Amino acid sequence: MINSRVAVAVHILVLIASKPHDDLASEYIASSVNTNPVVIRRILGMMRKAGLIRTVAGKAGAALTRPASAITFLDVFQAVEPDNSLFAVHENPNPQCPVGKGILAVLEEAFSSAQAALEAKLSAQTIQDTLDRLFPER
Amino acid sequence: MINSRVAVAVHILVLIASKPHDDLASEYIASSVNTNPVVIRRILGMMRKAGLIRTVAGKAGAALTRPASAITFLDVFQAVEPDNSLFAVHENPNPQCPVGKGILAVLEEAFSSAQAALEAKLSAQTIQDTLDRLFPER
DNA sequence: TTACGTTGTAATTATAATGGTTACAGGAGA
DNA sequence: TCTCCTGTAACCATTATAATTACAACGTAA
Repeated sequence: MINSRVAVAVHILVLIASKPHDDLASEYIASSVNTNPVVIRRILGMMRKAGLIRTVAGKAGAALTRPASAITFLDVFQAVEPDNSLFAVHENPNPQCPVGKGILAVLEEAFSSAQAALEAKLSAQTIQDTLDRLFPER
Repeated sequence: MINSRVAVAVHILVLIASKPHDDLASEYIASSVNTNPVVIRRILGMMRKAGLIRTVAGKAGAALTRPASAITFLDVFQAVEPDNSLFAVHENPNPQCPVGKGILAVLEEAFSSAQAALEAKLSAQTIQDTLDRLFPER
């Protein structure tokens, strides 16, 4: 199972996008997510490095670097998930065995096409979509 | 990252389907995969419980319960991956917060549509396809 | 029947990822 | 200055994974 950082990161971005004021401290975000402020700051750091948000050290508040409609779940996924392969494969299958010799290449091709399908769906979901579903009345 | 059991399980099924020997012992499979025989027997057990293969205690060899063209990567994935949710979500977001209150429902919907896309691709790949790519000359 | 090889499975260990926590240096702003 | 905040290192507990040892139960050949 993929870790909950993706879910938490989306939660954070939705909070940032839905708050007009700039006083969104990690402590407040943590109380909404129900975790520790350091966990939040860690994920904020990953998203900052990925260029999704801007923060100022010492100053509460984070801002999106682009419209919520231009931040996709795939952007978030890649920001908080360092692995670029979704499926692990076993190391060093036996090259003396005809199956062992070629299996990894075939597996990697199959897995990457499946991963591409997942990523296509993730890139079709934006933070703005999430906001709209959360608050349809607005 | 998803564990390597899926990759190993496909490797095993391809070995069975390609029948290099009549009596495919876990020891032999392990030498092709490059791991321990118990790891192989554990995965064989999961696939047996999922109805993909048949084995006899005490007797070397495993057999597919249906044609290799009727066993998909999704069947394998579900056999060796007990979680039915691909993405984890954080537990107990704050219901007092408007975002915390509704975020999980929205996230789960988004994640499950992405997972469905992945599974659709996985179900379009069979063990026979893998065999054909591995040995195109046959 | 016995002997031997094999499966099925429990138990143990090592390693790594994850998430929670404490601690603290340093920035921002009143 | 004083206070709140961020960024980050360090540490811990929990869990998943994979490797490994051990052994009871089973199948087959003799």
